[in-house]
Amino acid sequence: MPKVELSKTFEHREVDPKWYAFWESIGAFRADPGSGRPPFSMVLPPPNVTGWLHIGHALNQTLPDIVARWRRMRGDDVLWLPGTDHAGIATQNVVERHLADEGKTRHDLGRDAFEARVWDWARKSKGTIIGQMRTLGSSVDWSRERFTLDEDLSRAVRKVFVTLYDEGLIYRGKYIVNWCPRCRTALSDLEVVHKETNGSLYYVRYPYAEGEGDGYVMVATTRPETMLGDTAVAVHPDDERYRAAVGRRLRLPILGRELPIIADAFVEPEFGTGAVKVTPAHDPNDFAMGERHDLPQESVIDEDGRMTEVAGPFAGLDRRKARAAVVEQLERDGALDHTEDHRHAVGHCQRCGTVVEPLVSTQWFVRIGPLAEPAIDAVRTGRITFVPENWEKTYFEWMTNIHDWCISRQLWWGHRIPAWYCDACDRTIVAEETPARCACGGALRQDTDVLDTWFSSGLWPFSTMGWPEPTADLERYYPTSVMITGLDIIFFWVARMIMLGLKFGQEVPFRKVYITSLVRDAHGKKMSKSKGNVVNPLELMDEIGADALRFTLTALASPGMDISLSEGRLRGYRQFVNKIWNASRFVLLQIGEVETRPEPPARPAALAHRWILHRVSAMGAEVNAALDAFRFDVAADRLYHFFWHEYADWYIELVKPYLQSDGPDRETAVAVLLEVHDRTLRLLHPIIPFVTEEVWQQLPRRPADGRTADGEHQTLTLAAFPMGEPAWFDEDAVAEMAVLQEVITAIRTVRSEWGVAPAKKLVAFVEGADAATRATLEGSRDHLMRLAGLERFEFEERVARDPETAVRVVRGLQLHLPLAGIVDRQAELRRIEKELAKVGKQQAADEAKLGNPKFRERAALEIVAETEARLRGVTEQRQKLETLLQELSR
RNA sequence: GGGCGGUUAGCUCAGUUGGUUAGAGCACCGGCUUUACACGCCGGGUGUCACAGGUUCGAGUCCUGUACCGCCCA
Repeated sequence: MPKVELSKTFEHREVDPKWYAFWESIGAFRADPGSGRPPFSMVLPPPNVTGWLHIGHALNQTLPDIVARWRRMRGDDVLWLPGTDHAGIATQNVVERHLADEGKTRHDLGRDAFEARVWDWARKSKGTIIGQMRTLGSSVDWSRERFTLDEDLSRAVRKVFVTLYDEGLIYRGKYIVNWCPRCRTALSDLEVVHKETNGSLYYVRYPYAEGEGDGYVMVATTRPETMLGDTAVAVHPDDERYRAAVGRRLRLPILGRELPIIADAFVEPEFGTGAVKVTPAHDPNDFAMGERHDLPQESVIDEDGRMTEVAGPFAGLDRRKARAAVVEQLERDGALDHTEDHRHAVGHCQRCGTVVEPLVSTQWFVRIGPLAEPAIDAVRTGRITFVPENWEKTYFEWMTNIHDWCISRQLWWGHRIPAWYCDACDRTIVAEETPARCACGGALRQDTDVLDTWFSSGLWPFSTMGWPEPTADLERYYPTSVMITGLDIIFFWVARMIMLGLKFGQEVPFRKVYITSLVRDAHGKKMSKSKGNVVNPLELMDEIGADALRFTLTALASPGMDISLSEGRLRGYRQFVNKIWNASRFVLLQIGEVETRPEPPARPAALAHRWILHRVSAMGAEVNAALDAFRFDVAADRLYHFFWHEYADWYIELVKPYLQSDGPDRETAVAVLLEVHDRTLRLLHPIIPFVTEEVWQQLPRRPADGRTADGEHQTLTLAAFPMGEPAWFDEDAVAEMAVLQEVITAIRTVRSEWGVAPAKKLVAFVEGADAATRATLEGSRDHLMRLAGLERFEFEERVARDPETAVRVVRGLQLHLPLAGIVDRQAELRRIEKELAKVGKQQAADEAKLGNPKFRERAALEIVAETEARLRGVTEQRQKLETLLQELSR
């Protein structure tokens, strides 16, 4: 008798939290460097402390959790290291938005008070995230949790900065950068998102400066307001139209400044008029051109997006208003020729959506070339492999076209740049520790900027393990075994980890990168707050349980494909979890007083036992292979099918009579049932840890199963993961079982088609069974009769043809089911004809194939043999159906 | 503009290296209180594998092109 009342449905709300707390309390997830077991390590992509985890995080934690739990059960010493990322600009923006609700800006608070406020937010957010991870079941080692702003991680950041600076790989300079006027900070190229936007192309006449009124050059521009900062007009050197113009001078409309006409191969002759204005201070391409031609830079837009004094009459105007004003003025002056509609990509701030303004400012950069080269090499030589493989191409593409990385941000939240400036002697000091004063004795002030968040995230795989100290963790767990993360941060994060890992960790940061896909809504649409289709994982888990969500995400995670979170799938897999629960209830209710899980007999006699032992063993091999290949979806799919449609639908039904009997049959049945159930729970546990642990804890176990190191507790989380069991290999059982299943199904189909009441017992006569088939069916006679609802089951040499009998041909044997008063002979005949047509089609196809000499010549031997065998079967089937049809039609 | 991916049942998706009659979940139809489960059981199969060519004995699978959808980069 079970000790507890078992409800008919799995109550995840009560069960799930209990087991997570248990696992934590017994240290089940703690890495154990002294264990002597092979190490297996991963670091969790640290979620931002901007708020809470979304459904994409649920996927990005479920998959590594499956790996972690699987490797742990395989006996590895697993380190899965969790933590969070301070996410400089993103978090600062979130807090600023909250301040805005109070009618304040960060400047009202001042830097220190603002930072304190962000810390409060970060702490709250971290708490939320950790709670979500526990709900999801992520088996991370909380004792090693890290935050990118932790003191030791910050030390690593300073060390890396200083080292790169000393080696000349970090420099400070005045360059054009992407500037967000709302965030008032520089951004890296990656933080700018390009959006197709409807704009206009303005055609403006720039008159020649020499010789009054003797013509003009027409330039086309999408940003007329920046013309105020023009310092040249450029044409392509091979452009015949302008050959004579190169070297002459133009007069800039409105401001009247003189501009040279230069020739530069960068200009596209096909664009606009083939002549473009050059604004080095407000366009990255023009900036480069300006460098090549030594052009002056005229900054006409400031850091707030307003026109500067240089813009003359437009000074102080917002850049949007300035555009309209400039266009108006050009029209008045007759300088605007015409405008055209024009669609083009406009850069927006990734975090706040503001149109990015390229402008010239003094920033810190990482010279990326020397870091990129070894990082490209690491992937090229296979020291790091991508799964799916084709992401390598994307990686190479970006890495070979990479630009220097702007790492300074004009934010208050993040790692302060470890550079100090001396006002007295103009010296710059870069150091890990805060210097007291300058060598010249002058006072120092630290750079007010902070570092790009990804600069610290890039160190995550080793900074979290204590680098630069030579810690035991670093020694043992770096490089990590695999990195599982989303495709959206391949460049932001994965690439930078590889570069910095190679540089400072002396080794690749991970050996494999599994790229997860995007989770979309039920109709394949990207989730977004504005669309209102965002799925909150906590709400979803409250509704259907963490296991159901995990199983759904896993089953849908086919490599390289986005996941549409379909409601039907979610519901279906919740029902699967419930099915596991109920099958387990059945086992618990049937086994009686068993303290220890017994050993099943080596070779049980009954077909059902032989078959299920073979199948569960095969599942072990299959699931291991699938997980090894990161085919989480395959593992989930196979387990689903096995559990429901083999184990529950057939084995449990077959085993019921044994369980109701007494003596050795029952003993064997209990032993096999428990063994198979136990193994199946183990196989399922990495994907659905909660329901499996709940059930496993109630089942009888062996003393050594899943023991904690201190021997105090047993947990499925630490139980050995099943592999294939060669001793249980039994292909005969599979073949015999297939015969049994087909015969039973055929009889059930007849019953269903003729509407035979479930309680009504039928008689079945079998004609034409060969010896082997007969032996199989004879051996399972009781099962057959019970599951097909028969009162008699007889083998006959020849069964009398009776018009009121339903007949089916299965596996070369005829099944006769007398159904006097029920069956309609004509309908039966039509059915046989239909089947005959189908079989005939197959027969014709196979005959055509085998009749083709080229097929025999070129197809693989086993394919030919297979086809021949199939043709024999189909031909036999057809003959039998034909004979039957004739006999019945008489 | 360059690159990548997709198009298979009403919906969401599998389909490994080409080789039976293309599968699963959900939905659907018919029948069931068979005491583990109605979140269930039994039975049913829904298709011009986007389109057009090609390679091959054989193509959902490989090649070329077209259309549409999506993503990334510029």
